[in-house]
Amino acid sequence: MKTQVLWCSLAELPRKGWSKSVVPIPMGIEIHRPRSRPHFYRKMHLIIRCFSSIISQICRKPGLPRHLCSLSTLKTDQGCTPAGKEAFPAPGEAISMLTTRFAPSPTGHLHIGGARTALFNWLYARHQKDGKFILRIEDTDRERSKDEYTQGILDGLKWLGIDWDGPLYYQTQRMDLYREYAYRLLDQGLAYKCYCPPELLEEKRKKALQEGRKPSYDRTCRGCKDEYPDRPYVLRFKTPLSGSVGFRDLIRGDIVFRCEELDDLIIYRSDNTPTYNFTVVIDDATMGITHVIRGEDHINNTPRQLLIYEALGFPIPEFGHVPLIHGKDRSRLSKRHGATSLIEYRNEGFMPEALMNYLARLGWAHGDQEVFSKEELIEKFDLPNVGKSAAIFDIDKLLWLNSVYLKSLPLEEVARRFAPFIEQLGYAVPCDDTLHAIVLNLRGRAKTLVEMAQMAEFFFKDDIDYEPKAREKFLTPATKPILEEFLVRFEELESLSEDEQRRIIEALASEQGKKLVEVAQPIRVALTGRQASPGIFEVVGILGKHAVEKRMRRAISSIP
RNA sequence: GGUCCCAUCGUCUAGAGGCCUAGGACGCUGGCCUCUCACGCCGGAAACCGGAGUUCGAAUCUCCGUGGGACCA
Repeated sequence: MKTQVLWCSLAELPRKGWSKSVVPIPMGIEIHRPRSRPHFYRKMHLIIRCFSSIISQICRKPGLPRHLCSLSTLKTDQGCTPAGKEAFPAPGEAISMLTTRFAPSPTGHLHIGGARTALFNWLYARHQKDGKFILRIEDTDRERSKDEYTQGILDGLKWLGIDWDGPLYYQTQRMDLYREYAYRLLDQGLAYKCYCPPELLEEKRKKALQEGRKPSYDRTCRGCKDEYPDRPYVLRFKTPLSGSVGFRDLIRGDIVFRCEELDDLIIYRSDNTPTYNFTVVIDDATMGITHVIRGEDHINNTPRQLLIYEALGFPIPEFGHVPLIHGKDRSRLSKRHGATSLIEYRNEGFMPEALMNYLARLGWAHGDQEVFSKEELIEKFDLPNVGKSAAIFDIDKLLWLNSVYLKSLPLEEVARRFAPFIEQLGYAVPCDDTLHAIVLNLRGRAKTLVEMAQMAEFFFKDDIDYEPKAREKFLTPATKPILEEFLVRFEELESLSEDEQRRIIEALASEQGKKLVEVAQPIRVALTGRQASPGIFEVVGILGKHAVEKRMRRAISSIP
């Protein structure tokens, strides 16, 4: 069996020189009058899925227009007339059937690498007006898969702002399907039963390694014919012995592998479970995935999958392998690189908008633009502009972006998201007016909601703690008279307007022969306990007259 | 070890053979603003992995090194 290089895929048809409005339809298929344009698309999807095997054969043999049926032919020859002008794509318009997917395995939290892959798939699908984004849970590893992880992944995606189309798929619910296809390959002679015991294989592998040979399977059972009906067996895929497999990666260009490098991989285990490379193909093909966008760690899996697509007669999707995200040491991101799970970023007070923006910009660029709204990302995202080299996660830039969104999002929205972080510190959330005033004063200073909550803490209790250094410097016998004098005048104040406040503080300063800052700082420490805070006037305004007086008295009496 | 991928400031990146004295952003840094801290504004330092080749001309194309990463075990 000779394998040809598989360059062709359904989505690539227009590029192969075929008219964009031409769809390969097996002859003899009845197409009834479509009710509407979406109806027409659904029909085409259905046809393509049902007859994927025939279509892919057509795809593999260019120059066979007799099996193809243009839309105009459809009308006349297949008894299908358009319901109106809108029912069919305009001449030259490609039929869009773009479908992408994200297929996480629930063996851990959704980490930022996975989130970015999901994001790229999602953006790519949403960029196309009728593109679809499917979510599939790869839970075949029953030992390590947990429901709570699945829930975490779902929560994480929702929080980020990623939604998916259609039902949520679980691989464990599709086990029959894998079995069916695996045995179909066996029946067709494209797979075989391998009876080699694992211990023997392990031994051979070690030996090969010692002798400097490749540790691949030696194909002992490739020629066997049900010779040991009682023994357990696995199903192995018959990889072509020569030739090459290749594909055109949407991000990296042509990638070709020689078949000799690939061994006969196991597609179905003796315990009745399918293997990874097999299930992905079955799933992606039967779900109608047209664009497989995944991490570059899957590049080496692609040729094996390509061969399975071919063997099963499935149309081949487009592939795009995005670079991985690395930790500071340039190795693959893992637990030891600190916060890697999405949920942690939520808990740390990051805005989903900021994270989405950051993740999109990590490995992708649109000229010099740094800040993108969700809509802009959908509009501008494309695969060719995704870089090829691995990126390092830079928390500083994320922090900066987060502060950008903290400042630019509507005040009410920031306040609403901020409230839980106040409660988390054990304080009651103040009324809206106060909350908004606090956020307004702090959003320019804090980089996260957590930091904002810490900065805001002094607003919520009158018996504040004084920072030791602040106290040492500004709550001293020398500053005591200033504070006392300020309190006296403050109590006489009728309004808390900035002008009024400024008037008494400036008067105080000039009378005492001090600079403004020398008066302001002791007051600041008395009111906030800290050397750094929002402007004095704002603080006073938010705290209110009563609280200010209370805090001033407390500060004064704390000075010996 | 085999196969595959990758390589521009510390980091994310722009760059499609002359627009490059290599641009932007984060971070770092000097200053301005200022009641402190931030924000904001203005400035600065900072990179084409190395070597051959193609070309009148290479960050850009080719090859060889080197380095990093991934997959298979």
